[in-house]
Amino acid sequence: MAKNLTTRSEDYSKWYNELVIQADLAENSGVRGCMVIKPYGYAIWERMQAELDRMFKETGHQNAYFPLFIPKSYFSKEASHVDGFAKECAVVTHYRLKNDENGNIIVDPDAKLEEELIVRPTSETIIWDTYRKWIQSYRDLPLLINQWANVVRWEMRTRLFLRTAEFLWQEGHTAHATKDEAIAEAEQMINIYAEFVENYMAVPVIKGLKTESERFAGALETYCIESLMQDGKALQAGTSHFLGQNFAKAFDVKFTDKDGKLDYVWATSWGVSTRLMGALVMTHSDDNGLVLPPNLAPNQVVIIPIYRDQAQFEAASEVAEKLMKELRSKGLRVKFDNRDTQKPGWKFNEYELKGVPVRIAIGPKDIENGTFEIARRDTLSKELISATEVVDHVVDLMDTIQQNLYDRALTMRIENTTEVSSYDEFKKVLDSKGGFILAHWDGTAETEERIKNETKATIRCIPLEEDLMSGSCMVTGKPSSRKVLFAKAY
RNA sequence: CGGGGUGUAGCGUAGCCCGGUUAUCGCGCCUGCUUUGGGAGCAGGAGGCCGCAGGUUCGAAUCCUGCCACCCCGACCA
Repeated sequence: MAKNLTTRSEDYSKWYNELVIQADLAENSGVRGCMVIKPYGYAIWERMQAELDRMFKETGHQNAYFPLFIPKSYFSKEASHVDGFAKECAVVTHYRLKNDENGNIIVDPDAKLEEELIVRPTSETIIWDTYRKWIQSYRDLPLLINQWANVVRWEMRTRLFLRTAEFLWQEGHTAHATKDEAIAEAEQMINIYAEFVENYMAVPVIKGLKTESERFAGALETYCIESLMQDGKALQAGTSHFLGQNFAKAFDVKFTDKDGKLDYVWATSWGVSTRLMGALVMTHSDDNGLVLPPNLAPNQVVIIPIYRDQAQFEAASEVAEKLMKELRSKGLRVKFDNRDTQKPGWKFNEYELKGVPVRIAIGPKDIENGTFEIARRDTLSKELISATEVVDHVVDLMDTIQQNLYDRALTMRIENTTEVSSYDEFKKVLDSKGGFILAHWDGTAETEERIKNETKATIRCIPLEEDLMSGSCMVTGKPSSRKVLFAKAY
């Protein structure tokens, strides 16, 4: 238990790892940089999938699946993409094992592939190679497809949830007849991500554009949502890319428009990953464990019976079953933990660790008095509620807790966002307080690089909703039209 | 790939410098009784190729060599 570590301590990474393990979300698998997502962690991921998938389908997208292996040659078709992605990849070179003279299993040297296969780090290339066959006419557009999949990036340094060698994600890949329509799609998807992260995860985000150097390899524009963790470091929660005609040209995807003219299609891609789990942990958790927002929690309510003997157990169970039924009829996800193998105090701690928003205890006293003990995970407060009001009260609590978590995180972000006017001030804030820093920047990659090298802070984004206010770059003094958002990032 | 560190029971660890009875302690696990409104108490029990392979020695968890794995700090990144 991480009780002696604070959420702002320098030992945050230890706190985070311990918390993840204690809360039973995931663990290191022993396979380099890969994680095992445990059942409780996966249940949260499934909640994320369910809500995102619904939002994608409501905006006209369909799911499909493309191969895990991508021929190496596909990568060389899009020049800037190869620079960004052809480096840190797992490569399949052989297709057979055999026994050597000592009985050891070895790779059969005779089974060498003529062309190596890359384990997808992202699927743009194989998907666009497929789209060429699917698109001939404007009538085939727009093509709005999403894939739920795993991808592999051979990262040098890995970190549970935030940067694993293999991770789960969804990647949307769309094709459009016009540039404007593709840009609108990219913007729509970043808005959907923001809506999901804010309304379901209760994590406030800042929408913005990436600078050219931080942009996705092959994209003309990258939209992103950035969030601030409790330790003052930023985390990129999702990205949506306007890819222009780069991939269409690389993979020769042309269509005939209404006027009979041949043109390349316009593309977008967008994705969020199991990294969102990390954002969830690092935004809301406290030293008692995970704190889950009701809209996302696999179990929103847990009911715990308290009893001395079989008769009391049966009495508590009867009341609990009835309450569970009523709460479920209101659409809540409720669990009745009637295990006899753990004591109530043990269960209280267990569900606190797992972040269940509301806990209801039912014991002999409650049955006698017609009350329930209702405990909130976000505030750790407890109150007695009468049986006649309990259902409405718990239903209301869902919204109350959801809102409270969001407000708390937003307040934290506002308090840890600083506007600075000089580079000295910038460095001072970065060292003492951390968090987001808004400052003027001259728009050049050189200055951006210099700031990164000198302070380790990067431009997280050029905020979309920031007021335009001209000034001069804090480093070079050259003119700047707006402030941009800096932070040290995960 | 550079720099640092660690491998001892399911988990966390002591012992290693300075070699010597049956490898320490805590959590967890199993059995029994008492307990149950905030991680219970007592008693008993099971569980170890001390990362792997060589070497030195009468004797190695401990010393030497090589290898492997993992963690942390850099470069890379959702």
